[in-house]
Amino acid sequence: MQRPKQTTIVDIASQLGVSPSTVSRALHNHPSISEETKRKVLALAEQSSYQPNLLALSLLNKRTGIIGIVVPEITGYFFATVISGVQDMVSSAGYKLIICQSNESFEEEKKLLQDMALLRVDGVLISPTRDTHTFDHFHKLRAAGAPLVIFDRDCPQFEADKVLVDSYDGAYQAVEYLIKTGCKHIAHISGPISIPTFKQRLDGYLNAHYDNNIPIRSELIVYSDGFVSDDGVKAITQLMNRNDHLDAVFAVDDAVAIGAMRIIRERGLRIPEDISIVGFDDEPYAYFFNPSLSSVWQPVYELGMLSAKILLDHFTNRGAKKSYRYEILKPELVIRDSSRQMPL
Amino acid sequence: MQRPKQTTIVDIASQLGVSPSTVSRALHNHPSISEETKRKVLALAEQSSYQPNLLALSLLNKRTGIIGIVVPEITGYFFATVISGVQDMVSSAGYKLIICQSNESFEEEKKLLQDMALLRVDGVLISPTRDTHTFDHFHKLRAAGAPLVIFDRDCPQFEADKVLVDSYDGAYQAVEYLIKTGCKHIAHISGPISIPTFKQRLDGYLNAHYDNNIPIRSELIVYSDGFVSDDGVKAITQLMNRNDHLDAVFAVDDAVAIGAMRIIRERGLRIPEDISIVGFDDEPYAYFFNPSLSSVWQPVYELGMLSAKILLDHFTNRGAKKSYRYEILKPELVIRDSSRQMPL
DNA sequence: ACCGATAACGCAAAGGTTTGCGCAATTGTG
DNA sequence: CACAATTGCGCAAACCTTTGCGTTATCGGT
Repeated sequence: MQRPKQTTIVDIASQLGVSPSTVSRALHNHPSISEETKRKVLALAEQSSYQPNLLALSLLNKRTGIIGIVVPEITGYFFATVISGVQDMVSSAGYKLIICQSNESFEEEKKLLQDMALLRVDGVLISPTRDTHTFDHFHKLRAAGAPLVIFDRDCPQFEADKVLVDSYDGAYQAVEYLIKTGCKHIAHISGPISIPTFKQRLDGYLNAHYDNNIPIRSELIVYSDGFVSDDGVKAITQLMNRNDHLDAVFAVDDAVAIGAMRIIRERGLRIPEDISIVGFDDEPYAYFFNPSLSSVWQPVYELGMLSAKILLDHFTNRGAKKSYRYEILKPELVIRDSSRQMPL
Repeated sequence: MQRPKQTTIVDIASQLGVSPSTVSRALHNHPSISEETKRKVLALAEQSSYQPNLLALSLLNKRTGIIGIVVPEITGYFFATVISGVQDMVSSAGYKLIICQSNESFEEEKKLLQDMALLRVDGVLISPTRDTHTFDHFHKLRAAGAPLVIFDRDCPQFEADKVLVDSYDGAYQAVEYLIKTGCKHIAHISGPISIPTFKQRLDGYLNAHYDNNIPIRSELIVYSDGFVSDDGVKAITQLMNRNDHLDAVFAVDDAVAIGAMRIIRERGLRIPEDISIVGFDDEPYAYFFNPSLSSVWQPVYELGMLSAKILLDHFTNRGAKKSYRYEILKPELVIRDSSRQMPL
């Protein structure tokens, strides 16, 4: 039932007939310990494979060396890559990372943050769920002394360090490109706009139209409830059944885009001759599609690194009470074969 | 510098003029505490938003309620989905999950397991790196009292609970299918065979040939060092430059498969008329490819759930010293358009 | 030979919680 | 009214480590 007893600092002390504090100091080679004693302690520690108890240390120091990250989902290229960036950054600073997914459930998110507070993590990175519109749980975490940085999905009503990607700009670039290549009836398959990122992509789509004097036809915008390939299938089917003419699709992400592409092909239309397609995220498979998928690339790994860095800065510059940081990373349009080329 | 002080059980005690033990008992409504006192304690605890200190508890109980998982990489559908299954299982049992990636580095893996031991996690799930051939770090973890279950990648020389997928069978099914549909020159793009999973896929490929009396041409087997799309590109290029005739490719995974597909298309060959292709993993995008990619599906989420369940069983049945469990999950071949159809 | 300095080490507290045991007071019983 | 039983609560240990401060002993200097 009980775990096997680990040898502790006092075990060593009693076996050597010295006090625990001597052992502790010997292990950290404190100056005021004789070489003789130091040798004996080190030898016994090695031999009985002593490991310091991190729990006791955390209790003492009031810091655990753990930082937490909460993402809506871990499956999927985007968040997995962000995590990868975060992981690399925090582990190089000697921190451990604990990763949780909220599955887009607000209740889950609250519970997770609660757990993190109980665990006394030193700080947390979070990308909120689509249903996070109240922030008590964030405040509680802060009250517990854990700094908080929000990434990818903004919460305009909550002040904090934030690291975001300029989705508006990415969408704007993509749609403007479509316009410049002669598309006049550009559909948009949007994700749930309760997620700020997706709302921004929609806004980029809209403003690119305004600025280029292309009328917006609301019947060309479909608001999907999700953002996976099946949602793309449903949305494009709906669009095409209406029999409205369309010559381009800007999809909220690559998964949706490839869902749409499949249906378009099945209906015998050519990509990009009949319909141009642009996605978002630039997933690794985008290049290998047939035709290869134009998409908006985001500095995902860097997003993770930067978010982590900002969090870590809280620990080193405890004193500096600067205002919250607000970093916006720039995406880039990657043009491939699923969209018409620019005329010469 | 110091974290803001959390209200503790002794704060409450001193404010109420009772002892800490009384407060503790009141909070767990121990019978021998008067209703009166209980009320007062609960009220003050609520008001000052008391949270028990999990670190102190862990120190006391010698269990943290944390389980760890170590994967070679978190990016990518396979491990992300496994993690998802694990997460769901352990969190429903009240455990927290801490996820780490070894990046296929043995040194990293050792360090991570070391950290987990220090953190006193209650148990760990691990899928070893390609370079894990010695197992001291596993033994140490066990000595520290943390049970261990290995998933997806076998270590034949190390005894432990294991949950694997029968990659051999999946590969055998795939290759036999290719043979049955008339392919006679089936190439295999293998991954690094130091990873048992990939070795098994190779063996499946070989044995399917033997059993069907098809001679094996070693020049049709390419041993890639990695298993992402670019490796597929390199491998297929190498194969095709040799100018050997081939009419099918069995790729070690879907990423490699789509890399190969692209080059095959570029060279003007038709899929599947000229060359059939089958991948492995059945990634979400496989269905949406053009042509849609035949692949071997694995019960990935279930793999995660089962592994976690087996680990959790260690905590409930501490006494039962049964032998190690060895679970093999069955994959299924999913036939799509990238491979020829079965003749009627 | 004595004093002061310094080297080497021990004591105890702190960090937060649980729990067995013991003590006091209150209630009930004979 | 006295004694027993019960109720309500506090003490202190245990979990493990670090660290400020106090203690001892040794050595050199005068």
